[in-house]
Amino acid sequence: MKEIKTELFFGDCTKELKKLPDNSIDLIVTSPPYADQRKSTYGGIHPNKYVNWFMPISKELLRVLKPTGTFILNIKEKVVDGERSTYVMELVLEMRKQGWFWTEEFIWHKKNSFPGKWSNRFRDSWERLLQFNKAKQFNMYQDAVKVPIGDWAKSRLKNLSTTDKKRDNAKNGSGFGKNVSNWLGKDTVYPTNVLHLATECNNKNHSAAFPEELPEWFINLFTTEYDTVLDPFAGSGTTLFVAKRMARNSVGIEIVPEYYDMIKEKLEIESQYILFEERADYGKNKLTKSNSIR
Amino acid sequence: MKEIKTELFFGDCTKELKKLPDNSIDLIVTSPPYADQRKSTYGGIHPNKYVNWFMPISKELLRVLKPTGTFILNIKEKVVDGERSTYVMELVLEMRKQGWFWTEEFIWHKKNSFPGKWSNRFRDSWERLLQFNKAKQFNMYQDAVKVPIGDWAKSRLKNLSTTDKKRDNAKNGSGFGKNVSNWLGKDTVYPTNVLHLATECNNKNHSAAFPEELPEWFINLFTTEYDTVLDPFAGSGTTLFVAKRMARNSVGIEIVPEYYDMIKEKLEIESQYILFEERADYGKNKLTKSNSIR
DNA sequence: GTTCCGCATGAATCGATAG
DNA sequence: ACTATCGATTCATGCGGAA
Repeated sequence: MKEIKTELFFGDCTKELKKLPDNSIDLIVTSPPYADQRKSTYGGIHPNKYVNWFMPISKELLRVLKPTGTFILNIKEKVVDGERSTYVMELVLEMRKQGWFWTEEFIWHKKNSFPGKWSNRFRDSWERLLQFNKAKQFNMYQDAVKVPIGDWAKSRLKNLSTTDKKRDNAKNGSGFGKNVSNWLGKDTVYPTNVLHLATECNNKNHSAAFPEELPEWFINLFTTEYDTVLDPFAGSGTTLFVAKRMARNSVGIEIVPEYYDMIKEKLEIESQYILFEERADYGKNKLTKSNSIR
Repeated sequence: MKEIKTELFFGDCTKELKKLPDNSIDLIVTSPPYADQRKSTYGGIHPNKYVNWFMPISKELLRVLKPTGTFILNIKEKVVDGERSTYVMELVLEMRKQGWFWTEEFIWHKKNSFPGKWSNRFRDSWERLLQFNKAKQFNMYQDAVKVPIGDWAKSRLKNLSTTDKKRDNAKNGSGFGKNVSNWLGKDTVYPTNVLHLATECNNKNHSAAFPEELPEWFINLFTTEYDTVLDPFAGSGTTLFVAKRMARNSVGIEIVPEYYDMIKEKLEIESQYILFEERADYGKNKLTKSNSIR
């Protein structure tokens, strides 16, 4: 019976990250305050200073991440004086100098984007999900996020086209012909690098940066049970709660007292709930869950 | 009765662009050869040299564009040694130094992306549509691209994966079903900065870089009738033919003789067709169409 | 006229092999 | 060591002919 741990730190993440050991994190999923956004809570970082502000943090993240781990950065540049600001692009270039590999850029297509109308632009309905890695070889569990195949398959895949057969028969016998059996029973396919998710708009107490499906998808893709997930800008704690539910250890850091308290309280409630109700396990093993709040 | 002109130049666009007068173009829509792609036809530009290769071209484009005009650049970085290449980001930064404003980045979500499976990444199903402007005030005709609500819902429903449907139904009342009823009253809505289009891969004679809907959408959005559209990498001529059909003047440049000849021939055929058949007008005015091929 | 099915192919990427 | 070529993998679309 293994134990799932959910740790929460209070304070500035540049400092708090130093408390974490090297190579201890399997996945980082976070949505840092965007430049000049959420001024009321984070004070707002000027677009020109954003890269300099983030570099010490990404340096620590690079240190704590396992060589097989992945860093998913949810970010989008804001409009400054009618132009898209370039700090995200500069950030990527600087992080590569720091030693990060920029493996991929996923697109989060927000199904219900923020309403509004402007004379010179349409509603912004997508955000960047930048994937960084410490090494070229990293853990990826693709089967965990397979999706149902498109409707076309039902009618089309019944009889495999002769071209497809020919195509692979021409190649030395190790191609499609061999795999026909895989295709006939096929009902799921691998996804692409575009994610379709709605923004979460149910909770009014906090500004949830992303819906639960978002960390859930990446946790499925890049970790297995008992791995450790980190969110250095925990905010409302979405990443932590999802990780916990999925039987992953997690570490969160939050600098805003109100958010910190909210997460803490919710964690404590959940712990008691588990004690009294003997909640069903997420995975196949019996689990006990504990929170360590500092 | 105004006349629509379709001009076609043969040669290297850096040189040919010099023949165009200052401030004469309302919209540039183009898809240059991506780094190291299309080697067989365009020779291929190494990722490291891409920015230097493009700078003289973008300088000329800045010159010929009207202050109220817009430049739409379709591009995507390829993977180099397991990482996304950074030349597109560097390109944006350099073009801003050149005087361009980077107004917006649209996403082209390709419904049918190239197949394949790799251990470290999923299929790439999106491309960038970078919007650059010469001035902060530019022409934009948003009403021209409003989406009919019925068609939108229809195509949207058709394309929704079963997961999406399930997910939406699972949400208590804020899901798809409820929203559909809200749309019934309205007839059109403004789109967002994400475009859903399939690539055209069925044409046997040539490979068009993008589907007709792509230039069509931007021509509607950024020009009116009798405006002038430029594509310095005409390729199969999609932009030119769409512009012509929409009663916009257009200028194309193409360096590959086979492509140039193909466009030329198609333009001539269309002209004759118009003479004999008295084709229905695109817009409300009577039009004659002429091609000037050099 | 619809619907259905056969068919070709697309700005891809990785790893192994060859010069 | 470094680059060039080749084989293997895989999903969705629209056209055109057939039912």
